[in-house]
Amino acid sequence: MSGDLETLGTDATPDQVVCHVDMDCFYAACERLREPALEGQPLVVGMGYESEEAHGAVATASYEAREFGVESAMAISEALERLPRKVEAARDPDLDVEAAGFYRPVDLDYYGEVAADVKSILHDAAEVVREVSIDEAYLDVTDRVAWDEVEAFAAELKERIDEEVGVVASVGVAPTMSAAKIASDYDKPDGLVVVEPGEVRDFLAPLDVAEIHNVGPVTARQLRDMGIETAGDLAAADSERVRERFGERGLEVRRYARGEDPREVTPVGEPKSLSRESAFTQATDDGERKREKVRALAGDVADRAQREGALYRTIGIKVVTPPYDVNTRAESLPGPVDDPDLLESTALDLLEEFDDDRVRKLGVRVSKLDFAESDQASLAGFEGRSSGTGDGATADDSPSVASADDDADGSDGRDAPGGPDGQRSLREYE
DNA sequence: TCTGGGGTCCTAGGACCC
DNA sequence: TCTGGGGTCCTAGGACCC
Repeated sequence: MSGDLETLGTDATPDQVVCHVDMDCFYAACERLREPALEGQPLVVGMGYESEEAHGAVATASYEAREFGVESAMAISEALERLPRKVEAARDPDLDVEAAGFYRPVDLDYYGEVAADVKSILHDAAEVVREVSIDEAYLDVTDRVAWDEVEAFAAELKERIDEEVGVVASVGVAPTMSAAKIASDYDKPDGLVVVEPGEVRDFLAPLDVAEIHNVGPVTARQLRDMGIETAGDLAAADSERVRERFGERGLEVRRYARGEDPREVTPVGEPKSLSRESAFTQATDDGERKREKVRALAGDVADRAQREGALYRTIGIKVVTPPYDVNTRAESLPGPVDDPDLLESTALDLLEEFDDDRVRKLGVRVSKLDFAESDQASLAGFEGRSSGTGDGATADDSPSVASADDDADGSDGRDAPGGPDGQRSLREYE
């Protein structure tokens, strides 16, 4: 089953110059952009956080805040123990104002505006940009710059971002995506690390396995149990042994550890699912509150689907019960729809199973998305309530070619980086 | 004192079909 | 009625990433 599709290149690892650009403490950097007094101060940006409150989790901690032991994903309540708020420290004679910091709630809309400025610089610098998240992107600069010039190129890119936007990026350059990512992280903050083609494996060898892309806490622990501690150990490990224990995914990370990575930088396609979730401040078993939240979430998801022109065929919910059990339920429809009422009623039906449970968090998701052809999107948006969507199946089934050829690069057809609308991803089939 | 929110991909088992 | 095999779709959960 493996190794089917005829790979275009002969080699499993294509010949690329990949830049990975990663903003340093991006949310905190954005907050400092509009509130310069925060510069140099310990700063925590919290999700689900509101001023004066203690719930939520740390989205980003500035390096100054990290000195106090505040880490990403930590509960705000715990962060506050390590780093009290400045205002409170000023009031409380028992606290040291010097050992206190600032807390701000996440404001994604604003960060998105800043990110857009950064992204436009990136698109200016490379033909192909893969935007992985709000603060991170891969650039394929193979056709723009040779290895002996790439360091200067990256330095200039960093400088542009700093001067034109006012935030700091770390950049890693390597012949593969996975190595470039590790390189950008290697000398953070304000890092610039170039790993040339012949050096990848030696560069990776001493690193902890946990630094390899797709090795999380669980896999890292299991690898250590096997005596595999570094990327070098994993690179040298018997592939059969790795496959038996971890399956295909294990082989993939083993290849990364060896500096082998067949992925080419491509723009991200359409989303596969859309979801919204929200936590209660405190777990609740109040049925009406649960239903109310699900209705609100369903409404948000429906709005977003309409805005993005997505029809959905599967509707699901997520119910997190104490201590932290994640339950998901989903139901597929005969055909793709854009129907907010159906979305809401289906989500509420699925919720019934959890009527008696205490719930700490709820989510609503749509998947099996179908992006209507261009103008259809807005048309569908107007249909809204009318039951509509009579025909179910039909159009699908047909292999619909589409992917014809992934060569993409071969011909640099799609230049024009300017257009904000270049969404037309050829690859609608996974 | 109970961890946010938004995603992707993989696996496993069951239903169903031929 | 039983045996054998192949395939698809669906749901649920898990690991991982930012």
